Amino acid sequence: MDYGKERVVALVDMDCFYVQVEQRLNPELKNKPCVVAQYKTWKGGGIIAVSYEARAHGVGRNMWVDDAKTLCPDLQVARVRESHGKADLTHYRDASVEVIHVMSRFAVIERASIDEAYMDLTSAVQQRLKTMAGGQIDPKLLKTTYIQGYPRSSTELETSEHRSRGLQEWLTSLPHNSSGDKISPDLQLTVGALIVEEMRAAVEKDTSFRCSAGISHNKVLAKLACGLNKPNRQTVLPLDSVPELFSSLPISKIRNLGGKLGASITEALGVENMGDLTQFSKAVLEQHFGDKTG
DNA sequence: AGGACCCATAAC
DNA sequence: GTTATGGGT
Repeated sequence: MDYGKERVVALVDMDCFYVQVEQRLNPELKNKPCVVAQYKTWKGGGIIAVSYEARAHGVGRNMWVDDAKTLCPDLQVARVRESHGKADLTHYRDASVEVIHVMSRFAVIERASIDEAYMDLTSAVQQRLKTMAGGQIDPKLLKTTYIQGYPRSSTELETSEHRSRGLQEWLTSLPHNSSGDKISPDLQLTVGALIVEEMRAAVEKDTSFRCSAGISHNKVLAKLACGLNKPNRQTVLPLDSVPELFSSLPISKIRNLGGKLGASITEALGVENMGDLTQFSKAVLEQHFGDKTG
């Protein structure tokens, strides 16, 4: 009876947020390999955010600036403000509030961190569906949307052409929204994606900040989906595409399973990926890992 | 020489 | 209830 498909949930994640905040403040940093670092004294300071241009050179978080400069000699470095000898993130918190205010025009927001927010779009989707005649959706309204698992046939590498073909195939396979019928979960996700496209456009217009998003039926899947196409893109993860995605997905990629719990699962059950893990019953998982965790 | 901070859950 | 621990940004 469609258990697990009742809600439409999105996770929005700002792309290299601290970098974007510094780039808005100093436009010369835009479109350049750029990092935000704190504490200058030790090896040039620790990197806490990395632009995608810098990532292409192999620069990552938790690197020292001195090490990153050998990978990327023309790296631009913005510094976190310091007050009383400590890193002061007030600046980024204020920017976060700006973003939350824009997003709150579209749905109730659950702030998950300084640069991430979850939202339950279920009721917003229902409302939108009422105002939509026929239920046909123009792919031009989903310019930055990927449908995970589509197109179903091709295995070619990821291209923008590949994206739009997958979207086309998805949209044409959607059932029509005739009144009286139960609305399909897939259509609900698609309308959710429509709303998130609008929300992300508003965030960029009003704050200049870009972000990525995942749209699915729960928080874990939305978070997973968000990471599939970054930056500045959004991904719909339909439940039917989950088994294939899970079949080769390391357990550590799932939120909250990146640490000791994930390692204990691998050890206790002898499984490496999520596809294998889903073969175990809830009773078995509870027996191993306790009531709540199981 | 990762630290500061936030959140959820477990343990007491 | 408070504290401790783990996971994450």
